[in-house]
Amino acid sequence: MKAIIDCNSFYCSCERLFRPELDDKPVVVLSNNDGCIISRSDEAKSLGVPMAGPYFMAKPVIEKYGVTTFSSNYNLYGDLSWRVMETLRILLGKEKVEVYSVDEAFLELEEKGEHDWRQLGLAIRETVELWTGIKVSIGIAPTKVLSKMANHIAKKDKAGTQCVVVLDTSEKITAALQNTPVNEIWGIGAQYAQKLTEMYAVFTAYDLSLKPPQWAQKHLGGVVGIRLIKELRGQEAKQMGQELTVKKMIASTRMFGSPVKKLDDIKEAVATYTSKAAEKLRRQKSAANTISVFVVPKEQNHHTYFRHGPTLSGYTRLAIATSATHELIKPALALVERLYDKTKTYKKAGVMLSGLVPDTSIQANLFETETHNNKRMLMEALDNINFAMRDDMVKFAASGITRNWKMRQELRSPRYSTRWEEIFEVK
DNA sequence: TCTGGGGTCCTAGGACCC
DNA sequence: TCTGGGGTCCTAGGACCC
Repeated sequence: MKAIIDCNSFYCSCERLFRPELDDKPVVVLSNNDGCIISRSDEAKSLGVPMAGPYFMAKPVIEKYGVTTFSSNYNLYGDLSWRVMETLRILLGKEKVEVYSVDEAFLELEEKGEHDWRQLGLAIRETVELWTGIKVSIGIAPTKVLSKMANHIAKKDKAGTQCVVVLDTSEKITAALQNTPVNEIWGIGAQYAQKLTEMYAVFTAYDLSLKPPQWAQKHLGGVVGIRLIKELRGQEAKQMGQELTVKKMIASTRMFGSPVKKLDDIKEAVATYTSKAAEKLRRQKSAANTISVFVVPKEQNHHTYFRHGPTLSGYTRLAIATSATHELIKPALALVERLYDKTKTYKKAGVMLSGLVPDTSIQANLFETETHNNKRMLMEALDNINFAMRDDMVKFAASGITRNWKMRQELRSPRYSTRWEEIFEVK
């Protein structure tokens, strides 16, 4: 059996942990730049605050009901996420836990002997809450897709299910499939949901589970759709993966705090994003052979629905894969020059590193030229300082010091658990 | 008159996820 | 006035080879 364990309103729960007076009160957490709402407590949901909606549109409701609002504090969430995952690894064994996202993990549950899956689920839920203070919901079923469905049902009726739902008989599975609309299936997004209901009269997960593989091959994204239908039928098609620690692509992208017009400001931003991306690259001991840069101009005429303006992008293939910041900044800035149009105003830019290969300069440095070795040592020193001090104590001049483009983050809570200066105080 | 076909590699782009 | 920031996988189709 498979289980998915999912933290309830994770970012809001993290904030509440240090502000217990907010339990039972409506809370929301905003995305970077205080742009969108990315986490809502149940109380905020029932006030009608929409998920992923822009903050400024929800503001009237938020102010009317006194919803407590936080900018995102990733230092805090990352640390608490680690504690939850570590708890699961201690309970079930390291190799049984597949971390799926910051607030979710799949578990492989032992099949041997008699099992009361519900009791097991409740026990895991209680231990995680006791050890970390974070409430979780658990879905247990024969496949990943069905366990996600079970989890979804648990979250919809927290009191009735005690946040644990088990689908372990074909009767329970069929009932769950019949009660799940296609748009709520894991793996069906807005595009497919619309196509399924409007063109093929497929309304529930049950309807979808009856479709033959040839149909899925044609209309549901090929093998992806075939696997999805198999999983709905209880046949495993998505194996427990190894942890994806080594990334195949690394990106660093941001909206600007306010629209930017000057080439120099964009170059500063892109240099900063490149440094960030290169740092992630070195952390996983990779080097990149391709760097791409994109900029997004501000949309001229704003219609009812929000759309990004056309993204302008370009890439450079490097002769030799590298992880050295200065070797990546140079081509990145050349790309900015190429993409820049002085008649436009920009609201976003980003850097992506791809074509990642193991960084051979690590093992091979016995044979490296001295200059190459120096480069390596420079990068290591820089990473160590920045890791110890945080927030880019040392950076390349190209990253600038004015930072006209920097994001807004006005409502961030203290980094209680990762900074001594901001540690929670009991008076 | 009649002009192959199969394999591989790469890239752009579309769909999805949280 | 103000709408996030990461990632993954897959497919189609072009380029190239023999």
